[in-house]
Amino acid sequence: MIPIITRPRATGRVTLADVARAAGVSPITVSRALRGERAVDAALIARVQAAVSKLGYVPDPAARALASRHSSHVAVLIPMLSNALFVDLLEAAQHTLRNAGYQTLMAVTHYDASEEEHLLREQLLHRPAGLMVTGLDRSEATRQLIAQSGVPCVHLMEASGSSGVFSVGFSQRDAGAEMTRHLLQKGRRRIAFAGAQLDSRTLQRLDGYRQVLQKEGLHDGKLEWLNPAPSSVALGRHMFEQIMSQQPPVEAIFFGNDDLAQGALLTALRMKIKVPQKVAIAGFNDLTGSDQMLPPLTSVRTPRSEIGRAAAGMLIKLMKGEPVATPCIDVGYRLVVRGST
Amino acid sequence: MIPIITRPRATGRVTLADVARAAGVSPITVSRALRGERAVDAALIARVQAAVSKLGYVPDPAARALASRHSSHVAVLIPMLSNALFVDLLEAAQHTLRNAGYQTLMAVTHYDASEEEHLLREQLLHRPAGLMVTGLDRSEATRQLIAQSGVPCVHLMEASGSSGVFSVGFSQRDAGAEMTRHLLQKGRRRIAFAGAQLDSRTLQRLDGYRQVLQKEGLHDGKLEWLNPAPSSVALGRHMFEQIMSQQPPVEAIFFGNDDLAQGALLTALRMKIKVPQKVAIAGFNDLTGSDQMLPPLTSVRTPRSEIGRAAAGMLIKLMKGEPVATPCIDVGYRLVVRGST
DNA sequence: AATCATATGGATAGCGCTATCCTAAAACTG
DNA sequence: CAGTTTTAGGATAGCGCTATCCATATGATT
Repeated sequence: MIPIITRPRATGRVTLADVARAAGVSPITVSRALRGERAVDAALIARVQAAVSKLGYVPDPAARALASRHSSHVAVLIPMLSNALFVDLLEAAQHTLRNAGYQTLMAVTHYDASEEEHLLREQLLHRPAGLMVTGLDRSEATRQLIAQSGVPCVHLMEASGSSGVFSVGFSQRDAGAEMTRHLLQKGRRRIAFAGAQLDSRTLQRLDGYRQVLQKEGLHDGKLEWLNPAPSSVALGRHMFEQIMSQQPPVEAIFFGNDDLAQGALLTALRMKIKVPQKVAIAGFNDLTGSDQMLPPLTSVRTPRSEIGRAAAGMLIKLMKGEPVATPCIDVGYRLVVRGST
Repeated sequence: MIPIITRPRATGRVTLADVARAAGVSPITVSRALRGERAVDAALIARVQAAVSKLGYVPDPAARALASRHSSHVAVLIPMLSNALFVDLLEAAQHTLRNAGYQTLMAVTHYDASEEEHLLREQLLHRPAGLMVTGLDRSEATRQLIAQSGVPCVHLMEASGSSGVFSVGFSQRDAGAEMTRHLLQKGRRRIAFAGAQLDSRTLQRLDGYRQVLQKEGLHDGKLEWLNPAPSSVALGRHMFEQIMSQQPPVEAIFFGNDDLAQGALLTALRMKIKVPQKVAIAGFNDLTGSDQMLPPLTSVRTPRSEIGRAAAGMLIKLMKGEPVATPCIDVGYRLVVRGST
């Protein structure tokens, strides 16, 4: 049987072949014209474009993925959605990626290294075009998985000097140090650090805090309060109550995340402890509502939307095989001093 | 040329054909054995399973999608990630879907009907196996798009009686009415409603509020404060200041979302307005931190994780073509009375 | 003028899987 | 027990696109 020339597709979908027919060129030329993958005569491109819009053609992502062995998916691994920080990061990244034609596949690791590995394996089966992961600290197995997959990967939230690693973030250690210096400058000596979750970024902030206090001879391990539970307003209250019962009293508390500090501020109000007179309170990340607290919370504004955007931009370049100017973008941070210190 | 029998795949991937060869059956039998799509002899299934685990075979989602014309993706459209409500919803749904082998594609509509339509169009190109959308209120075009696509769809957050629509949620109107009744019961007469965003769920709560007050002859349009801006702590402060400057003074304020109410409580503290003595304050959704406020916030606990789970479960059944017992699941809500009322 | 490099279009052959139809054997009918 | 229905395996033919090789035309080079 000789096949009928213009057999309509069984699925009813407008295919690349339909466009090719309408434009009077071969399918591969349409493919190339649309992807800009190889030089195509300007006149042909115009004809193809015309046929595309006339027929309302849209490429099938599944067919593309199968033929090219790359999907248009970008897998984004973040630790947690309950921290607004990562929500902002994700939204900014997703927006940028979508404009470039990529789909975002979000996965939540719950700060668990083995869950991260598991999720990553799963995602790699979908042949993502790119990868975004949070932080630089991960299991060796996961690291190898990323390297072996050959999928371009950008690391979020930390700025890494090491070569071959693409990252967008800032120095958590420096930010921790700067906040500690701010508290010193305000005349505080007994400065506590209260961290939850104990992920690597919190520990780096702690490190910055330690370095500054050690240099001043003011460091004291008893002033470090670390709780592996997830950061929350309720935990902040609990930690604040604990810390305030300590003798001699602390003069300032640097919380590893704003929600902890918010919990502390509310508890101080409840306990009628004057902030910052009796104890100064500082947070980290400048989450929504921190400026509305009583007193408004001193914090470190972390440019998470900018990180998301910049990381997505970098990843897009990597996925397209374009050169990346700086593999490590440091977007910095900004100390926001308000009434609580 | 006679093709070589065991030609290794160019891509290095272990394919279904490899498994078929190892198990001594045809590829289609492997496909069927793995999907359970048709009766296959138990002995063959065992042989296939053995070959699968020996070779470490994993199906290629892109090839599956192309051949079956259905991806394993579920598109989830939510209005906003900055409201913790939707984050909880999303996480619960994603978890359930992942366990059933589906990938979640999240898209944020920003409460914009045309953006929702646009995103939906985009998602449908990816031939999702299922759809989850927030609420029942959408443009006619979007509604038709969903219907015509033939993709199973579950509606979140509202319980609908209308047939042919699958939904998991609760009656926003009843919840709004119940909170209003609670405030009445506390002896309040001049009860204000303060809503932001003005999405359909907020308006339904407002409707419940109106119905109750009208029945008591206490309804007054001047007591309704509606602001189309997104809900936030800062906006709550602003609205509270406005409302409190009104004469005669209101005796209670029912905020459409907890972050507004939190902003109001903080502002009351700042302005030294006693809550609930001078004015009672109530919220909605019982977001994290509301129980930590000063005084703790009275709110309506909405079982969003449960909604996410139940909706995902329902969608899984629909995608598999299994019958669904109840097309409309009402998970209810719970009034949580705390110190602020 | 012969040689080579570059640019641009097309033919061919899959990517890895499933829908669909077909066949043969087994399990029912009355 | 012949005739019908059901069950379970397989052959075939794509799904819609792109990688790869090939062919031709054009310009650059000696």
